[in-house]
Amino acid sequence: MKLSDGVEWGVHACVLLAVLPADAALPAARLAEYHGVPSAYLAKHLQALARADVLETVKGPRGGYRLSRPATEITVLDVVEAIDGHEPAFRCTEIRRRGPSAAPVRDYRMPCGINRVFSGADDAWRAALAATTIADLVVGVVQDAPRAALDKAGRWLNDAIR
Amino acid sequence: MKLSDGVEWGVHACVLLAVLPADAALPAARLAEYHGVPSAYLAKHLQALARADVLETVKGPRGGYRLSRPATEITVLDVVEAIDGHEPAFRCTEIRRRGPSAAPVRDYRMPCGINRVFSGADDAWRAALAATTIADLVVGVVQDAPRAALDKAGRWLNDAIR
DNA sequence: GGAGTGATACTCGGATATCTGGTGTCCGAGTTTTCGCGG
DNA sequence: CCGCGAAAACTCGGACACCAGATATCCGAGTATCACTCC
Repeated sequence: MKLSDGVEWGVHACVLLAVLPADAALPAARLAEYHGVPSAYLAKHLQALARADVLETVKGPRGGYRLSRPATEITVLDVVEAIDGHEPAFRCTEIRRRGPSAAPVRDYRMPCGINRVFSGADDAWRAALAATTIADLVVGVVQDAPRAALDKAGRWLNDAIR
Repeated sequence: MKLSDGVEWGVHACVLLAVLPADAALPAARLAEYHGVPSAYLAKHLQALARADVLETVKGPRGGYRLSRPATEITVLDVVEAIDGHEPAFRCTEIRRRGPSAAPVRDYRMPCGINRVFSGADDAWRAALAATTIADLVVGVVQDAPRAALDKAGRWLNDAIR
């Protein structure tokens, strides 16, 4: 089980977009350049984020992507589900109903116990991701990142949205 | 992000093996027949479980697989990690250290904040899976499964380990 | 009848093909800007 | 100098190849069983 690399990129992109001045936007090419990732492929994931109403797009020159909501109202889970989909990691195939000891389908009232365990784990995973917002991550980055990196990032941003 | 189908099969197989009489074993072919899954492919996952010391193997006629420990001491997480590996779903590629605003590596003391969030979610997921043992699942199956299915399963088992 | 021995049948184990989904890329549709021109 | 308009440049958006890992399978290695033979 592995999470798509695009998820990591998407979260980082949202964090960067969160510190943009209001009404500014950043093109996919700039976001890719900033993070050192393939531009075209990052664009694919940004489109997914736009479809999920996490980002909104501005077309034409001076256009690009920006957050569609305040960073305090976008959770990490929102980003993950936008890119990775809403499917749970575990998909019960109801194999208990197969094989030589199966009973008629209508006799299985409760969901499979194994399914319940995995669903619970999935809920815990999602709850943990939903507890953190993009705004929280911004605070963390500002606290943890080296001063020099923050300065460089600020200058780069000013130049990018010029 | 999707969990391998083999994980589901492995858990079901362990549940069935948990109700075997002591010192009996069940071949991979029988386990596959019981669950209605491809025999050779299930065998692959059973081998992984054996390598992880969840199952032990008995070679030769009347041989097969059986639990290597009491079912109360095998958690669902043990089975999942044996088949799916110990890698966390999210692997931080440290993209914060790349791009035009990067700083020297030694300046990044703390793990990336994004990484911390996903690690926490992963821990919650694992904790939820570790909270349930195979023995617990057996109890659940006995409670939930239709009476007819349990009877059929009992007869089938007696015939299989004959 | 009992023990030894060889053959046998059955099991796991790892090495080997196939295929779906993630990875990576490209060019077309649409819009804002901007430059030029006329008033 | 100001307003209008057309061209242009820049952006997103979805459609198209490629590749790794999961899926599925097979045959060889090893061992307990069993039958047979000999004592």
